[in-house]
Amino acid sequence: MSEVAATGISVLLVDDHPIVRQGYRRVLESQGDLHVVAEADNAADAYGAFKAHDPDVVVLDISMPGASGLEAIRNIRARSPRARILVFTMHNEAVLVKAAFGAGASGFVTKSSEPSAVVHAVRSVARGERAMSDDIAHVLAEDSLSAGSALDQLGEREIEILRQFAGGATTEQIAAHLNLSVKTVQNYHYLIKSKTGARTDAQLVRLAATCGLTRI
Amino acid sequence: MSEVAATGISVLLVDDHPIVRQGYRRVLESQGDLHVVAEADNAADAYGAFKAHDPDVVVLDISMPGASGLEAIRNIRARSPRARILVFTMHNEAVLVKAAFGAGASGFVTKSSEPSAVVHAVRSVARGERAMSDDIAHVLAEDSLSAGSALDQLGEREIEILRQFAGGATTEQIAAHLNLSVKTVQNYHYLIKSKTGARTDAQLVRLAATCGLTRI
DNA sequence: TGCAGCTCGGGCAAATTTCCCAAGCCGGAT
DNA sequence: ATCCGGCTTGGGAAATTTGCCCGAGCTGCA
Repeated sequence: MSEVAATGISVLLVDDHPIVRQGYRRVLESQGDLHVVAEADNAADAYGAFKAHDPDVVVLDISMPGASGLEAIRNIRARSPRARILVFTMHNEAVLVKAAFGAGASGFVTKSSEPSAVVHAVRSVARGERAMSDDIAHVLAEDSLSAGSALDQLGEREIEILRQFAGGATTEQIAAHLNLSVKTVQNYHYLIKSKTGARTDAQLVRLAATCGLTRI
Repeated sequence: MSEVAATGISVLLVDDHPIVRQGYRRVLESQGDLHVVAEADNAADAYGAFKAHDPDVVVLDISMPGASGLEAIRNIRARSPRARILVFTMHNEAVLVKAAFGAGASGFVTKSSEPSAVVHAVRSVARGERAMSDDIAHVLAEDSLSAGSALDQLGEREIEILRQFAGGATTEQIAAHLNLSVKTVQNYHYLIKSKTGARTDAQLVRLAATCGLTRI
């Protein structure tokens, strides 16, 4: 375990964008005590890389193609409950944050955070503490006071499908990405509209956008 | 006026995520000949930074809060037609690519690209060439086979229908509001998708939003 | 005069949406 | 242990929409 513990913190980077990984790596390694020991570009590879390198901290983006990042979190935590996972994504929707912590994440930092905040979060998580960026704390605080957004009624699969749909993906693409039948995706599509009260696809996209699920 | 032209290429980074900017900066500067002379985290600041530093290349993400990145492109190009702008985003929809080039971008690279491809694109754009990543070339090629253009090729009626549709109106509501048959509205709907190249209603909404036709 | 493009809608096969239903799974309550 | 409820996954079938064909009336313009 953590063979570099005496000299620093080992990190596994999981993000589907190569240049983004490259950037994180450079930012983290410039700190001196943080070492990126492995990278993965999808949820499926994440656990293999985790097992092979046993990093102190996993830094991962939950918006990836294929199995959702939430699944990757559960996957890793189920087999290695000691794993420390720091979610690092552009999304700041309360439902996603709660889902991530519920899945076993130790921290949640948005890409809007200052690099120093991210580095700080990595160290906090490595120490076994819970960490989140200021904007996430704010979102969670707001959320706990409010009656809840329309997206709160959605399960995580529904959230994932809505995200991809609002991002412009076709039903077939979503089905292929998530390994579901087209029929299932269609049913989710209908279910999401029912739950949120959206009458048209356009309203669904607007809802997803206003809730921060997707950016336009 | 590119005062560093003899020694390298000056770059202005525009992205709303600080750590992502930090990462890009490090990746680009590790090349030796690329120098990030300024950063901006929103479209509004982008032109100010451009004017102040007159970079050889602007690398910007078009998915930002507030004014759209497309607006920033038009803004910069309108006042400095010599500007070279490389769009760097996670989106790979043909409509967005065409809108970006239509707005005056010189290049379009997705975040799925290898870092080397991004660096190469920056150099190409600096030389005044057009650049795009392989996946973008692919979606454009696909798109050109099925015809399709940008938003400004739409007629007045089509624009009006698109606006109402993207605003969340149902087909019946649009028909009633414009005193048209449902069938006619459906035909316009199809026609708009054909002309813009949008494959999905969601893509249509995104297009309308990025072009300022509707606000979300 | 003629062509081109917008506007408006019909037609019809193919696809999707809209619901309803069921089965497996899991967590929590009894 | 058992039941209940919710999530996930899909089948089925009717209703609706889509995709793409078409024609007709209108304009502007060359």
